[in-house]
Amino acid sequence: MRRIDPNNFRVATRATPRQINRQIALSLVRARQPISRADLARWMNMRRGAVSLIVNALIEEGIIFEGATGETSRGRKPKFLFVDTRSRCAVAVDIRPTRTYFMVTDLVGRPLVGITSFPTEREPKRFVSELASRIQHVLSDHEELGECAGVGIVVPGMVDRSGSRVLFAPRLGWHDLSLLEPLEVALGLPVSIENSGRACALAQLWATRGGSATPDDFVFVSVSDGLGVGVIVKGELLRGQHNVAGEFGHMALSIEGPRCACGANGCWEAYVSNLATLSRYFGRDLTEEQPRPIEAAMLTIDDLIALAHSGDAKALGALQSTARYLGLGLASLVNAVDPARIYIGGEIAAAWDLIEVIVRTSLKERTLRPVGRHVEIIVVPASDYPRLKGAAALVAAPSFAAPVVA
Amino acid sequence: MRRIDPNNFRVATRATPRQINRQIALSLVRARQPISRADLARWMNMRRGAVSLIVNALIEEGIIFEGATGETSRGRKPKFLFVDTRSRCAVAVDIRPTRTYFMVTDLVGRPLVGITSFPTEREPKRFVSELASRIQHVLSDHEELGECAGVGIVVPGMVDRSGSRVLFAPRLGWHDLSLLEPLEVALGLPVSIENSGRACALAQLWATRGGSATPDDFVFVSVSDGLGVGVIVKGELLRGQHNVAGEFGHMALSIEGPRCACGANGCWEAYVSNLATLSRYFGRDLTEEQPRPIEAAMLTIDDLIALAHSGDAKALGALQSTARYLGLGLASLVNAVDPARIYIGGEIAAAWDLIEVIVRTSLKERTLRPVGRHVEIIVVPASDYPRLKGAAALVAAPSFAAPVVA
DNA sequence: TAATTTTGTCCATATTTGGGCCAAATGAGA
DNA sequence: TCTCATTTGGCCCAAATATGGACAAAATTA
Repeated sequence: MRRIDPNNFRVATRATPRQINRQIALSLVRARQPISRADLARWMNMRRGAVSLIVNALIEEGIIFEGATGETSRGRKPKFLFVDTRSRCAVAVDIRPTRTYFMVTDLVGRPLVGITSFPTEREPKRFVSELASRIQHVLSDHEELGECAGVGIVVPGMVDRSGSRVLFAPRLGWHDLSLLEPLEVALGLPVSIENSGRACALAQLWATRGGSATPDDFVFVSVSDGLGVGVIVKGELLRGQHNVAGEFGHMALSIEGPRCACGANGCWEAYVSNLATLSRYFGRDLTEEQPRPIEAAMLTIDDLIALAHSGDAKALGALQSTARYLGLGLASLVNAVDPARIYIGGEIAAAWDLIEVIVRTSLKERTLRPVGRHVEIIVVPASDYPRLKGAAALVAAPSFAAPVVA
Repeated sequence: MRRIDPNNFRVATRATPRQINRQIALSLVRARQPISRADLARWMNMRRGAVSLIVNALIEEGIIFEGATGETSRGRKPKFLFVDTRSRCAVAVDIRPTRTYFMVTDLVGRPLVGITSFPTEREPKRFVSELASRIQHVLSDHEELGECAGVGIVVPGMVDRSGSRVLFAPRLGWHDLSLLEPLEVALGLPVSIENSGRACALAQLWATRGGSATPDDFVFVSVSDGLGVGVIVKGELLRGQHNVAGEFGHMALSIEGPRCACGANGCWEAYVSNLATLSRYFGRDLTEEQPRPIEAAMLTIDDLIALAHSGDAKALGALQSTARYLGLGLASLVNAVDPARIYIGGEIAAAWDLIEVIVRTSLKERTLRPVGRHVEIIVVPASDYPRLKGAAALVAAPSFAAPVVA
């Protein structure tokens, strides 16, 4: 039950039904490939003739293609349809405080060449030229991948509404930095930029698994240097007025709590970020130390998790405290957006076996009855590289998105 | 950029453009009435012919009607179009812990007869029969109001996804109560039920003011016995998986804070509800006392606000503490959903002159830079009866809502 | 009185879906 | 081996809708 904005609407034209059904057919081919025209028609409750018209137009445009012949028990064999992943590719880039990772994927987000990385150069101009040159090298080294449809970039910070400027990326020291335009000029390719936590949510939204369908309402919580949260509402990323919605990391857990990098006190992030966990391990507030605390350089969160796995009680205790605060914060999040599922990513995913019970217990402790206590929690391991998949989704997803009407 | 759910989509038919444009035209007539066919065509960027077809169909259906002739500087005078508010009405009901209020409105939410109220009977069967009988009396007493299109009801509690059951209304003592079906049977009219805080948001969303347009992303915070929050995202109420999204009242402000009625500690609601303010005034936790604390029976929040206005330092101090916590909680809310505007309702609206500065200061204190610090705050006085208007919107809004496509 | 402007209606046209029909391909059964 | 049923995919026509232009009616202005 959406209100039509009297100042911002789109009237339907004769071409609108075709646009709508075209996107539905394309989405179905994407989700259920390989699929025949006849099957598509059955899924869509349309005549085969109408579907054929759409499909042939999509083939004409090079969006999908006809592949192998399928099998049926009787009758003429179907010609299978696929989303075209041969002639086009996308570049996914994950900018992190210390290193920048990138890979080339096809248009449904499957990696085509392995992940490459290089140290993140913080000086914007030099960073842009280095990234552009590396991308161009990979693309020219692999001309068999076909034309590059675009570059998707995720950053640990806020991005403005147009997606062209990085408003604030504290760990990179970037303030109101125009990143899109110089990169597009340097690369000659369309570029999309998004916050990394939200991109993780996008990666899950657009993931094409076989059986289990992704729900339309879920959240992704990425526990890492910071705390990134992406909220999906009705199959769409929650953006808000300035494209900064979803910053649950800076929701209060205790207004008198420890100081957070954002300047406020007791943000959720200040309790559960990797640095918070390490601080707890060392019994000292590492966030105060600039630019980087010595301990964090010597012992990473991955090391701490390994220690906990090998029986180190202090490391386990630090993680369990984090788990408790993670669960308590998740409860506020669940009360606020009532998601069908919670994805948890970041380095802490590797410690899930150690913290799951605590997270679930403290989540239930604060979750409103009578619902919301059975939220599904899915852990996304780092080996799934959710941020890079999110970056890839930035490029590929728009062509599969629903048209805007009314 | 919405994903099309491969398991739940709607294909467009030949009739789809007409459905879409019909709803747009209807929304425009609603928002800009009185308006002529030619003006409508200009707003919609369509030919007058096509608009005439739609308009005449709407007139045929009795949804809109042709009223007075308008004025132009030259040329033929237009026939103005209006949403039909003569032949149909709606009943809006606001169930509160102590009293239940109701009124009859037209289909754009304007009151037609004054507000009536009666003590809320907590025994469900008796409540249903009393409410039904009172509604039937009013409708039969005012047959000139025309046919009743439905009854909208708001309750201080959670409602299930189908809108038929009250899952939990603590202050009424209602648990998993089927309310819709018995009322529809007793009344012979369609009934809609919604949480009151969210209904307040709906009331603002569907309000038809002259000039100032309501944004598509905003929140309504109703500070009353409890703390009701309604979140509007892209012109639509945030509902979540179980229809309980938006319970920011039970987001933590301090996990070690005072006990909340929900069982958890330090919920925002426990800091800013009317009872919390009164507790602060009396220097004693009134929430613990059951069924009702003596002080709250003797001094209402309205009395406290009057005292503060007349210079009572203790009352003012209690309100100012509430203001501070209200602002701090709003900051979490702003960080989470990045709204364009915040509406604040409830009894505390009457004290806005005393608390505005503190609310704004503490809101800024925790709001992430660089955006979100200029959120517009609009206070909705009780005299606007936002809950009743929300109840009316439950009946009227569906016929103006955008069609679901793709 | 004539010209101009504005509103609302009407008609032919292009686009798109839906239904029906047909050819091709393939396996099952006589 | 031949026939028939089944399935896929393509083609044509009818129905529905927006588009574009023409036109009458109504009112003001020169």
